Amino acid sequence: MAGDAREALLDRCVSFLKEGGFSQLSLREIASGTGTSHRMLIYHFGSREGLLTEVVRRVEAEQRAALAALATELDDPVEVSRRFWRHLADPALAPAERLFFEIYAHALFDRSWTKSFRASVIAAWAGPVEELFAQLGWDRPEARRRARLSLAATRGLLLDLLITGDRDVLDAAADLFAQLVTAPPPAGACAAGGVSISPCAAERSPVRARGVRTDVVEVLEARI
Amino acid sequence: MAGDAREALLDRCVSFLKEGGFSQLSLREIASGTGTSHRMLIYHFGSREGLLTEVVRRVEAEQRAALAALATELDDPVEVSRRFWRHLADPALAPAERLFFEIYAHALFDRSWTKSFRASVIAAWAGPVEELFAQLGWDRPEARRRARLSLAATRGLLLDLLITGDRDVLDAAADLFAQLVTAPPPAGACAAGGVSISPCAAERSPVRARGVRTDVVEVLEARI
DNA sequence: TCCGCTGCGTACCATCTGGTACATGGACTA
DNA sequence: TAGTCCATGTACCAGATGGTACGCAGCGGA
Repeated sequence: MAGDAREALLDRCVSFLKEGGFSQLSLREIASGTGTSHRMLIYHFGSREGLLTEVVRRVEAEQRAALAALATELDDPVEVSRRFWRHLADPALAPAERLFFEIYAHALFDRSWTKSFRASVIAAWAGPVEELFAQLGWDRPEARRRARLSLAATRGLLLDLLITGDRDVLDAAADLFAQLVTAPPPAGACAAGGVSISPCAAERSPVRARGVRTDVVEVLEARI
Repeated sequence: MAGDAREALLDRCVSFLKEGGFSQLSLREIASGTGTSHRMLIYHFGSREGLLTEVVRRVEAEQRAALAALATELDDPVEVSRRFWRHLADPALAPAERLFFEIYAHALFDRSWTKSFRASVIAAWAGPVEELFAQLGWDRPEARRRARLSLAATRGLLLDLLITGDRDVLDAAADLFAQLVTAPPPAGACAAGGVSISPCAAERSPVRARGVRTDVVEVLEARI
């Protein structure tokens, strides 16, 4: 099948790059690490940049898959958050996550081959997570800021875990965050002026209704 | 003075690398970007790796300086957190922060020249911030996890800000986090079993006592 | 005055870089 | 059977790479 070899080669490249990063690797090094010649990498991807572009696309796709998995079982929100952290903290995912952050670093400097990454790295997640918070009863602006905060905290914790390996403290920290970000506000907060920090007028108990769950899953899947 | 030229050159290198990163830059490119020759970089730093090692040390030093600044005015904890975020979100700091995260990415792959970075990137901050929470009345394990969470959330928010530039949402998110992580727990939480999530038996109002403030500043400065 | 040290320029090196030219072989199609 | 297309190997290229050899100017101290 046409393009079949290319896909297989890309697979091998991505898993090879997960091991040691790509920043300091030449085409030839990548080639020999994936059992091919630099000639073939150029043939299939046009240039080193072309290869990196495709690698980035792959990593993006993996992210979207993770996002889809997140949505499969919506239950108690604290539990969703915990399960997601437990998933991310799996050591088997560490190489992929390192690669993710390496790409992120290059994206910060606007490298052209990170364009699609820049476009999706926040946007693809913020929407669905915002939806989750909205379903919990927070109004839009509040759901939005909680979503962004959750995304940031999760990635920050992951960055810490990847470099220190302090699983216990970070599990505890992730747990605490899940509680904090989903907990109802202290009594009396509704009366306070300024920005709303709680879903005062809405129902606050864990969402279990079938209808709601389906809605959220649909929202998530529509983005994939 | 001996080594004077070297320091000046290192200064120029660091500020040059903040602009566009270093991953894809050769010695010669760095040299011409800092008005010298690649011969001089080798002369002063021994090798490309040697140069990067020194650059990393510089960035670490800047981090420690930022940490020291954080400690200067301890007041209402929410206010401290806000001020710190406002400081980090300053666009003038963005280049330095991009460089920080680029180094972080390389550190994830254990590059030898990131050794000192790996050792300090979490440790240098976790201790002092833990101290802050401890002064607020949380017990040690709780202070520790709150510190790690705060560090993670801050860095995650920064990563988001650097790539999206969505200042408003992220200011709001940072604000929310400051409230959440310092707020007293919902009534009745003390009775619940398991890990303590609140300073139940301790005083909870903002720390303003002169004695306490001095203690924390000392702890922070001892690390610099 | 001579010495040694810091700082720097020029020229050079073997090796590696991304990329190209060209030939070839197998598989499917007409 | 002839033609076409995907995939691949060998060989090559000009230029860049990190690093070295060597020389030299200035300057402070003996």
